[in-house]
Amino acid sequence: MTITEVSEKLGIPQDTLRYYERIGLIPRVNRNKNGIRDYTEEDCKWVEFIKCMRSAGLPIEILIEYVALFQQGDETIEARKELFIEQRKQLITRIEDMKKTLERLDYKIAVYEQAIVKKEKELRRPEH
Amino acid sequence: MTITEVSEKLGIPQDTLRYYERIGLIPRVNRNKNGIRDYTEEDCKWVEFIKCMRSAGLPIEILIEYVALFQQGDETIEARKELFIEQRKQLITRIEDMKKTLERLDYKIAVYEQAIVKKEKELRRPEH
DNA sequence: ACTTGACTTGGAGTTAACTCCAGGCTTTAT
DNA sequence: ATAAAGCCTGGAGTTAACTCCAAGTCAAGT
Repeated sequence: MTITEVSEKLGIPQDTLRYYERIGLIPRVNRNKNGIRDYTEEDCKWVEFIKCMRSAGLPIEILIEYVALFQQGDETIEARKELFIEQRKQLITRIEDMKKTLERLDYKIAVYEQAIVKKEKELRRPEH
Repeated sequence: MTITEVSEKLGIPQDTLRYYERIGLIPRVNRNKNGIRDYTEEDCKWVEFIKCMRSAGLPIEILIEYVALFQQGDETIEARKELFIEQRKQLITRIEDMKKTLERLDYKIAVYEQAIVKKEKELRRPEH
């Protein structure tokens, strides 16, 4: 697969794909004889995985660390597990925070709704 | 309340409090005769509200817009409600994304756990 | 042979959201 | 009266995460 195809398939700009590879956020992609990237299915899965993790706010720094550990082989399985456990913990906290904010937004919206309804009632009874 | 007290109470740096005020993310705080900020209970509530919204990822730009609408009075109630509805929508999407990522992390952790258990078993039966 | 278009690299520029700092003004303690 | 502490302002600096760009290569079409 060419970079254009991967970019379109996953909705990630080409510059971002190159950037991710450059900083080690995904393993190095093979080039053809002309030095042009040729993404394997495996490469695509990496990109998609990183996209998912990034969308949930996992920092690039941590993900780079994960990729580095992965590339060191089986010796680092324990370390990778620990890394994910820590990130899961933080993710749960963030989700909880966001749920609280969501409730607060819901409440605000309800209050404004009330205010609007009240205003309309007053308009419909202009004698008071 | 002094800025130091608010900063400590809400765990927000003084520079950030001043920055928020400067850019209109919270309404202007009154000063005493020497030009020193004197936060009311109301001011604190604003700061705390903004802190909550920011922690859920609502962009500063949007929140500035909200504060501006708020300061224009009752005419903007409808607009403020719409603003919140839009932000709620986006927040729900983000939470859903994060939940998916969480599941994926859980799965990865489980897989690594399996791998570790398997490795340990092999160690305990070195004859095979 | 020449142009076009997709791709390459290394490096500079951008954006959001802070964070830090210099220079200056009061009040309070010594 | 002098030093220290706390606050002020405007503006510069920082960080994360891209995003853009210039200059160059190569293959395919005219």
